[in-house]
Amino acid sequence: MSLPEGRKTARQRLIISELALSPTVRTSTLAQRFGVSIETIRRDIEELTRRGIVDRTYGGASGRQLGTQPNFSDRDVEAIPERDQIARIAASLVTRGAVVMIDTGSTTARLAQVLAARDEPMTVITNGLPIASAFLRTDRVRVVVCPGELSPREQGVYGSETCGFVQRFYADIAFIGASGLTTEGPTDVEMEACWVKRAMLERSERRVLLIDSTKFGRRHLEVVCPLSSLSDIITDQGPEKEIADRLAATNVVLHTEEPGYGDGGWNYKLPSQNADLNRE
Amino acid sequence: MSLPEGRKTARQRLIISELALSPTVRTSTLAQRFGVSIETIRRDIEELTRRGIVDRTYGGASGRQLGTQPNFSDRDVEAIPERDQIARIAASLVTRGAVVMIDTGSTTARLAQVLAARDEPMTVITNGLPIASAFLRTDRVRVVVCPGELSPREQGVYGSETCGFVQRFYADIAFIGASGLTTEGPTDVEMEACWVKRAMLERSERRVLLIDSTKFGRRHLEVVCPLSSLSDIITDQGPEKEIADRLAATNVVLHTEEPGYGDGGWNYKLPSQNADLNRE
DNA sequence: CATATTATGTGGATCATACCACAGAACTCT
DNA sequence: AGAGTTCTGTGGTATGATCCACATAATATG
Repeated sequence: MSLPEGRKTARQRLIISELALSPTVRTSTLAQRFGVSIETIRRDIEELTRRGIVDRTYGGASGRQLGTQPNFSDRDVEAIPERDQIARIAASLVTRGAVVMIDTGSTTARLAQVLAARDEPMTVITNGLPIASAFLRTDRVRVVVCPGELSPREQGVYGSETCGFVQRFYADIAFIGASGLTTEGPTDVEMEACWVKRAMLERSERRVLLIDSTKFGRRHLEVVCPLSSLSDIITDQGPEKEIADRLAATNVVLHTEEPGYGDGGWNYKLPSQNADLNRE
Repeated sequence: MSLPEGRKTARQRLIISELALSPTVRTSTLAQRFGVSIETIRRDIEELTRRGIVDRTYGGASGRQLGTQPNFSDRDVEAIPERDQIARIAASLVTRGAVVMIDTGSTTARLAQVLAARDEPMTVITNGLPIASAFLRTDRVRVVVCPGELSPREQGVYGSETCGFVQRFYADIAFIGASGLTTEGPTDVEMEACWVKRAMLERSERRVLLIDSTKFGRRHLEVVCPLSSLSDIITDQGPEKEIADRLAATNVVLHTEEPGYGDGGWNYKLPSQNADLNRE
């Protein structure tokens, strides 16, 4: 053996390259192909998963989600399952053919992915580059991009151009994000971004805030709007009593449950809030 | 609300949208989330697999070939070295602090990469998502995004919104792409895209066409503008005599080598503007 | 060379999923 | 409303996968 490369390393390399071709691989198949025991492959996959290179699945492994841009680098990866749940709930509020405004942000970007996968007729008005990009593969979705100055931090545009543009439209539903939520309302760090959010809220019938529970109680530079300006808040778990009370007093609907199927009709409530140790 | 959508259809739609978020899903997880039996989910997945929408895996399903973007990425990989050379030449025309309009397209996207790597003070006005995204990691570049309707094919926006917006500005230099070049001028397949290009040309001091040599002679739906409306054409190798003569007659500068001009294709000396940083 | 370290294989208990057939439920259509 | 079709759940069994502990092989290390 003149190979300077250990058999283990070579095997793992092959596993990775196999995943470049097919979205998933099976432990048993690999074991047979490499002529090693299943247990060995399992340990390989376990190691690669620990190193974050592949994702482990039940019978094998899958390539790591490269579908989305590795943007929002800092905190975007933090609460993925929670954000996905929020995105699913949010998507269930969107009816066929609706006009939807979507603020830029990492959570709203997940929503865009879900909506894009549905590829139903609808119109999306957005100031977020990742949101617009998510719809590049769709046929039936009409996407209107707002003008403005690009903010690398927000990965979207803002400014008076943006606000003025948004105000020319009227939407059925608006989805905004925020970096904090207090009893006064959603808060954000970026003044200009707040103005865009406000413009979207003003011009939409239904006004939905997407926010994960890690942001409860955080107060930032500026309050976007009073709680009463919202019609819905979607989050992964209920906020503390103080905020919840305030919401109840102002007719804001709080969504924390996964959507059942069918938006208008029956919401299937799940027996348990699933806790989902989903290793994928 | 009263959509004639069966539970089964709704469920399958949710499965698909779930696969937009995560590369794989598990039968058991879905069954629990939807409150149906595992067997039902298995039948859903089986059907979706038969229809070619998802791939069945051992414990569930995985998304089908989500690796590549359909339209633009295919073309984007085609003539990479040529496009990079074009992009480097183009970048050398951009002076510090300039106001630059950049049309959407795969070649102009490479230009954006080069400019973004330089990260010098300048203002970019663009209708292309990949162009805007390229500047997300820069500090000193001010990026203005045009409004308009998103075209998946062009990966950018167009429409009267876009044109009207562009016409409000005045730039030092504009870079446009095209899908063909004839003696009449650059041609393109997309009517709306042509209008945006024209608007950019009208509002810029210097008007530069980026086009690789594979597109010479191709005539498409519409002529963007006469050759004489351009001030520069940047390409990888000189066009046939007919076009070259026409260019010479109309004062259009043809760039095929890095400024400084050499022959033999080897001297890629970079100008003072130092495009050396272009590869990260 | 002996010894530590790392890699790999084996067997069995446990759990998850696949598969099949049938029955009841829900829906469709006249 | 009734008959036919489609959809869904249940139970049982077979198969495959996980996990664990330990043994053995391969490789490094002094």
